[in-house]
Amino acid sequence: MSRYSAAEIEAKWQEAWDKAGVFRAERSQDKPKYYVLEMFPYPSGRIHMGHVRNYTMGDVIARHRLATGHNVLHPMGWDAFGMPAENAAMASGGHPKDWTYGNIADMRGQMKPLGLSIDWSREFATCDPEYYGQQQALFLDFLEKGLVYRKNAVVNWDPVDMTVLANEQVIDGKGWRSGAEVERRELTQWFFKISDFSEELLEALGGLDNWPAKVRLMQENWIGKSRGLQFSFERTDGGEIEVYTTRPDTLLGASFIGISPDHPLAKELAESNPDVAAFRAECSKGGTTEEALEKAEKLGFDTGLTVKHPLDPNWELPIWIANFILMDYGTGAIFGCPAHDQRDLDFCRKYDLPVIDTFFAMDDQTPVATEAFVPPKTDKVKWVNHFAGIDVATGQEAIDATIDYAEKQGWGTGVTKYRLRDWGLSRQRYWGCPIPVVHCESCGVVPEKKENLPVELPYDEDGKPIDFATPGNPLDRHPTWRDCACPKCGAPAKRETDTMDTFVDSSWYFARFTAPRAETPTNLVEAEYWMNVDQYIGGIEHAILHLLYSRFFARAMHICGHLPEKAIEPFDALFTQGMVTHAIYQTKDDKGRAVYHFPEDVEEGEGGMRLKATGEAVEIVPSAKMSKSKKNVVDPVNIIREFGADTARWFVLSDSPPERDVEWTAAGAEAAFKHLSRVHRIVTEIAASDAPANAEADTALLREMHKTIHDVTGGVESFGFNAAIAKLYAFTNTLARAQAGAGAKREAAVTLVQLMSPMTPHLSEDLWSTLGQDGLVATAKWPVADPAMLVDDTITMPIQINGKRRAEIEVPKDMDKAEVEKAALSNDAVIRSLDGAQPKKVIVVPGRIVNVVV
RNA sequence: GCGGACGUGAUGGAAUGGUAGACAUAUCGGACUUAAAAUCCGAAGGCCUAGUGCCGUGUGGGUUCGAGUCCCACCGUCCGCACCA
Repeated sequence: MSRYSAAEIEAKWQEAWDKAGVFRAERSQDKPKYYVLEMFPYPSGRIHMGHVRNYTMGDVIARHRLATGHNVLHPMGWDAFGMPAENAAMASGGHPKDWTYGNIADMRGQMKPLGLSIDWSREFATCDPEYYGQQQALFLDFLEKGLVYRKNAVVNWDPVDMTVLANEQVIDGKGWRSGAEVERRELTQWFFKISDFSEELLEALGGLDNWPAKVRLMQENWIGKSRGLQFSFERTDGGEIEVYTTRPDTLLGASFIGISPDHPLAKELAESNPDVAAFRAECSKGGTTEEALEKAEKLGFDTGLTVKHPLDPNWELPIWIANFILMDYGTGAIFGCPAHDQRDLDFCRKYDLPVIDTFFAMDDQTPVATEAFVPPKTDKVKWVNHFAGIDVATGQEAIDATIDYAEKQGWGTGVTKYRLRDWGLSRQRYWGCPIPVVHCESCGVVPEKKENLPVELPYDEDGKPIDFATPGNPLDRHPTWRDCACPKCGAPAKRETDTMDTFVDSSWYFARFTAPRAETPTNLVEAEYWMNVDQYIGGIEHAILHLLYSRFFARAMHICGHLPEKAIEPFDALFTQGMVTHAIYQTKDDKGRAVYHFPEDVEEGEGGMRLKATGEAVEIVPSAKMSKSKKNVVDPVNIIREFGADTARWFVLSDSPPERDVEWTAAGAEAAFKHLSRVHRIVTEIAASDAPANAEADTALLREMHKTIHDVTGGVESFGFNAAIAKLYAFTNTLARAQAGAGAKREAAVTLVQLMSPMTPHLSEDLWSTLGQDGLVATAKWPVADPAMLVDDTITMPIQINGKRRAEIEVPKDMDKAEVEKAALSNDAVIRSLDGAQPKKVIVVPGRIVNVVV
């Protein structure tokens, strides 16, 4: 096979782009701007196929926009703070900073050969003091505007290592290093007031037309707006307990009051009652994730206290402390209605509490036993007793009616609540952006002065290396960094040693890219010009947190004057791409445990895949997300070395729709390379051809060319990359077989090369030059399809009889409905099935189909 | 547990509610070659009674002239759950 030399071509054209500065983005009023952004990478040290896929998609968009006359901004940076750097320092010595910058250099070196159309002059890492110093300035502005505050919150506490653990470091309720049972512990921490924006963030989702519906829905559910009833139960021993419920219509089925173990009453009782204290301690075991809390066994403790039912003062309900009630949501207290809520029912059965199922009536009502009764959405439920007046109502109407009822009687209020909690940003870790405040004994919490920013992370401890091996935050024990003067009174004070959540770093980097060297967080002129991000691309795993935090940050930055109002929704269009997967190759060791093998250590052998080294048969486990632990990874660097970047780019786009996972296969990569080689050969031959014109074949080829322009352009513009590539395969076949003359073939080849250029920019550039075209294909004007060439003169229409395809007819493209119907009815198959009778109905969809109903 | 998505040949997948399986992989056959590789040409969802026949897009129902596509229920797989990035 004539193998084209990817390595040679790719280096050559990357240099040419560089020299011409084609990807340098500068403000210009001549062209419409277009900002393409892919979620920036964490510098783990190696790029992986997921990066290749993500950045190739963005690159296709960026290059297409460049060719359609846009002023394109396509930047790249590094999400560089985070735990892995500290873990690396802990495991093998070294410094997180050196590790991170070393990784960035490595990854930049691996990424550049991909030939991405990136303006590298805008590159930054979030761990650059120039970046995080501006982030500290943002923090101070937020503080001034009341967008940040301090409160207590629970963290995972490892009682052996005496340190806070990330959720990821809690495995089955135990610390990852110590193996000790994790406890929940309260700490005072900094919070962003994102909950102030709940309604706005929810409301504005409606305007995000170019976001996937599923992401909007997930954010909507995450914000979790609900309307419910808030009221107080009077305690029989005095005092009251305030509850919030979204199901006030079930109040007559209440059989207990449940309060959170963190509820003030529970805490108060614990002080005098050791059993309550013990129960609270029991509840504090395990991690803090909602998943862990929800899945934990439901535990209850009877306080012995009671309350009066608001609708019947003689009706007393017991107060229980229950581990499944969150202090963070509502009032931290609920009433339990076992007849209507499965969790409450399970709880009541476990602790032998009454189940009341006589306050509603259904036609076919059966007593509640082990399954709670959830009224079907469409069915009418009849409420009885006090709510009898509400009468027949569907779910939401009943809820609204009972809220009205309570408000009229004056014992409750309709309240709107949100599930969204404030965003805790404090992290008890070294490798993050220091929170720029100082704790002073006399002045309290004092913001650092802006002129003292950045509050820079200390690299060492006064000349000695920082000890990262000891668990906990080294900043806490740093001898001099921690001690400072109070910015207000000058007295000795202590710096805040918590650093910021890395989500903060990634919540505004898109804005910083518009003016990466500005002396303030942003430059309003640049932000006004470049914002918003026209197309944002990244993984679905960021559907909620990163995107919601960024939306909040954009609003907060606008309030502080760092972004124009139009940028409060920073991402005009969002696309969430799927993962790159690979089959897992495994054998078993002598204890029957799985042993994983890298794809390059396995080869096709007798009866299946075998280990290259030993010839041992290998079991193939179906495709899963590429991960080092399963060794089912393919290093893009090796693929680029073997086939070139264009092959890698072509393959990750070709085999699956971009929102879905794509399985990397050696055969697929090989096939992609073969195809690119074929295009190289075909086009090179055409460039040298002088075949005479052939009117009929020329027209047929050019028609196909215009259809291809139309379909590929549509595919590129709507993230139908795989379909666009399929069309390019088909057109390549057409071109290879066409009997057309050299002129038409050259025109078609130029177009093919150009349509391929966003995906395979180097090969296209090379063939563009082979075909004698001027300039760079990267900056050449994108071809436009001629509408007149898109429609054939005659079309084939299938004829259905009763919805089943039975025949087809050839008709002129413009034939009107009546004539098509006539033609269809004179078709043999139709005449046969009509058997002399009149059709009941004939449906003609012009240009599509005819359906005869007999 | 809660929230969200996905499910089509051997495989990846295509299909504004309108001819299901485009395009590609793997497979098989042919051409070229001393041979192989490469390349080119072609076949191919399943079933049978071989008819322009029947069945067929996870399962079961529904809406429609017409459903892979819309609705309901179920099964399976995957993602997120607030300190992983």
